[in-house]
Amino acid sequence: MKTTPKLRLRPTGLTIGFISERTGLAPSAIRYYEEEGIVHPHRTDTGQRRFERADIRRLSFVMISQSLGFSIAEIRTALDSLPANRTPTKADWQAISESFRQKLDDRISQMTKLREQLDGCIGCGCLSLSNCKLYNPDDRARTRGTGPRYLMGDSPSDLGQDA
Amino acid sequence: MKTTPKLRLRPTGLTIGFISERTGLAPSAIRYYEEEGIVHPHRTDTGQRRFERADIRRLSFVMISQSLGFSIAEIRTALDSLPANRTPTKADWQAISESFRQKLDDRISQMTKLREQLDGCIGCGCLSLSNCKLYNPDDRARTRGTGPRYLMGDSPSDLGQDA
DNA sequence: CTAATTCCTCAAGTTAACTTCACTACAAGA
DNA sequence: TCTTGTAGTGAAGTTAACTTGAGGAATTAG
Repeated sequence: MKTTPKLRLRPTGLTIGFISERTGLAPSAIRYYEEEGIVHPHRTDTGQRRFERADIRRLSFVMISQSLGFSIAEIRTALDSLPANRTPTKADWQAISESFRQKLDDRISQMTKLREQLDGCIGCGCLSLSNCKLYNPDDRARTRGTGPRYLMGDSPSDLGQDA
Repeated sequence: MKTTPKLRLRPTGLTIGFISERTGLAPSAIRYYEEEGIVHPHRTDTGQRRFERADIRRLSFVMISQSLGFSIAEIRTALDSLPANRTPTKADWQAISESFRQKLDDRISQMTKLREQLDGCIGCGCLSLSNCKLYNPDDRARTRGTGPRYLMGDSPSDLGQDA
């Protein structure tokens, strides 16, 4: 507490290098996140970025969320719910956490459902699309009106025997 | 059973257009899958692709697997375990299914674990990387020896108060 | 036999999430 | 002050999984 440990932490704010060390993110990634609106560092009069301590938390949240499978867009949306005028409190973060937890629950149960049908559906004949529960009903069902599609092969009455 | 319903199904094999209709995949996607070694149609003397009925099943498997989050590379690897000399049997498919089911189980339990720690870790101070269980320990832990990283912000004794 | 389809190939474009590069500009310290 | 070391910018490259487009050949319908 004499003069200062490293200027990079001092009056103006935290440098990108410091943030990079603390989060493990490459400076290029951090700049990218700024472009994506995930962090909003201010600039010195000479144009260098200066971050706040709270940005470390933001960026850590990004890393964690990504490892949970969320996209940058989703993460930005979540972060946008944090207050802009004051440093987010524990309660602010918990609200985000709760929302993500909900989404995760949904994904997990969705995956679980699909997994449970995997055996039966792949193992069996699984002839018609409309019967195949594994075929995601939302994604691409009835994309065209070309007639019935048969997932997993062989329609019942197409050509008698297999080719 | 007179002359033929559609030439595209007849002697030489199934055309890409037919496969496209049946699976819902764009021809461009099917060609891409060929490049990626997921299907191996033979060619007519004039160079057109001819598929087998079993390819519909292969491609359906690809679609299902993708919706479960598997990459083309993983899917190709799985499909490579199918016999090349004969049409895969139900048992062949079940073996693949079993292996994918296992991987899914792993992913689900991993996600579940992370989700359970989400609340606590984001909500709390979660100061040091080494204490933060949410921070994927395999991915990027100790990338540099630059000293301890602090996830989710503020290290205990860095600068007294918040910036 | 024509005309309309369908198919082929190859190159380039697309989105996400970044990295790498080339150059320039500031900042920190001996 | 002079020299590193960091920063900054903008453009282009990277991987995955495809799509789009250009230009040409086969097939199928009438």
